[in-house]
Amino acid sequence: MADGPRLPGVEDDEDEEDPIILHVDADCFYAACERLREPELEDDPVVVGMGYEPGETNGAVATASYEAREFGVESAQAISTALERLPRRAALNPDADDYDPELVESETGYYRTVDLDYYESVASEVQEILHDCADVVREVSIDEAYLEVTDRTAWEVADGFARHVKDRIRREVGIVVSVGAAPTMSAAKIASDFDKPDGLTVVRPGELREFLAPLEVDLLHGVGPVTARELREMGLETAGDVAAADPEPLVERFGERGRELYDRARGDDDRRVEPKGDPKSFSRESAFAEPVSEPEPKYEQIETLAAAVADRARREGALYRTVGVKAVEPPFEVNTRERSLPGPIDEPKLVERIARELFAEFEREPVRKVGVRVANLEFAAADQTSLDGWAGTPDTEAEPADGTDADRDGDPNPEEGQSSLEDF
DNA sequence: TCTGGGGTCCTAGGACCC
DNA sequence: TCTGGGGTCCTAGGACCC
Repeated sequence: MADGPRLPGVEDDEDEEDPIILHVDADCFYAACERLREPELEDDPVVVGMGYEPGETNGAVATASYEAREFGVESAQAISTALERLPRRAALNPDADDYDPELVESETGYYRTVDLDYYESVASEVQEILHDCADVVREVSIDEAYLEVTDRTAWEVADGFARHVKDRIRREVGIVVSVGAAPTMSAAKIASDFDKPDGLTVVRPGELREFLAPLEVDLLHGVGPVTARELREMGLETAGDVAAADPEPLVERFGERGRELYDRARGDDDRRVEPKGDPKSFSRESAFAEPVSEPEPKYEQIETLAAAVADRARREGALYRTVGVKAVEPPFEVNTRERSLPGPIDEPKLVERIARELFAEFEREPVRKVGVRVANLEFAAADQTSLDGWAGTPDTEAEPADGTDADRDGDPNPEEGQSSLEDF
């Protein structure tokens, strides 16, 4: 890479200063938020998830604190497994014969229900600090962001700068984050993960290859269980193996992703930090306690979800042109159906009707989960921040027909699925 | 690891157009 | 009437991420 002295007039070096990119990643963010408002939870195992209340049977762990992980609780784990490994403290009865306070103290944990609204309020405090510390910020998720800080610091003092970001977040919000600094986004991401929790890892341009080389392939972003297994079958265990391999077989096997994999393993990544654009889709889904074969409960869910999705789109000021449904059949077969409309709309009743129609195919099948989605979003017309003075957008020719409104869909006309589209 | 919820991106085949 | 080649859109599925 571009370390070492640099000759004047050498081409390709013009503006090719290695960028300094930070990846900031909160540690066990949901659990940390719960501790923020309940400091008593500080040193005890905390599991944040859904479905652990009596009577509920399915749900999953969203975040487990490090103390909870000691018991084998992991995120995405079935909540029933988590409860087996780490019983819920509040669920034990102090009057029971076998109640042993010391055992309860050492072998149980606190369970809390996901409260996204609260976590988002905490996240926005963190984001404010991040924007203060960087020229460009890309929020990847509620607890993760990339920062472009090339003009704010220098490689020699990058660790001090990263320390400063960490300290501010801890002091001003009370949240612990791990930070990775590197000349590429992909390496910064890996670096933030390198020394978790409370980590700080700086990978300087000249150290990129040697930093990546020993890492297992599945630590590369975009390599999941399937790709990792295939790579191992090809004899590629580490990023260094991939970096040294012939890229052709990788491209043949994985297409464009293969090329990307090869590049990332070698530390080649041209992407610059860019602010996140508008969302591409909104969806809601929900699982039944057990597979449902009768049509009615499923259609009821579909309608509820359709209403929720349409409401979300309206609140966000989005028009949608595609409506889709999802039906998951046991054991875990995911089916999706979607339909695109001639033009963008904002019509909850139509979402509901199309969702019902698309779902009809599964009405008598056993289904464990259903979902509704809208996509092909357009924000232009409803962009809150844009003032008048803009001419109408070019794609408004397909006005939602008024005829689609209200009572029209009151009739449960299962006969003719096509009719609804003719409203356009 | 017996499976929650909300997203993104890629691929591949078919329709359709020129 | 057997048939080239390029481009775009749509749909379904899959891998992956948090």
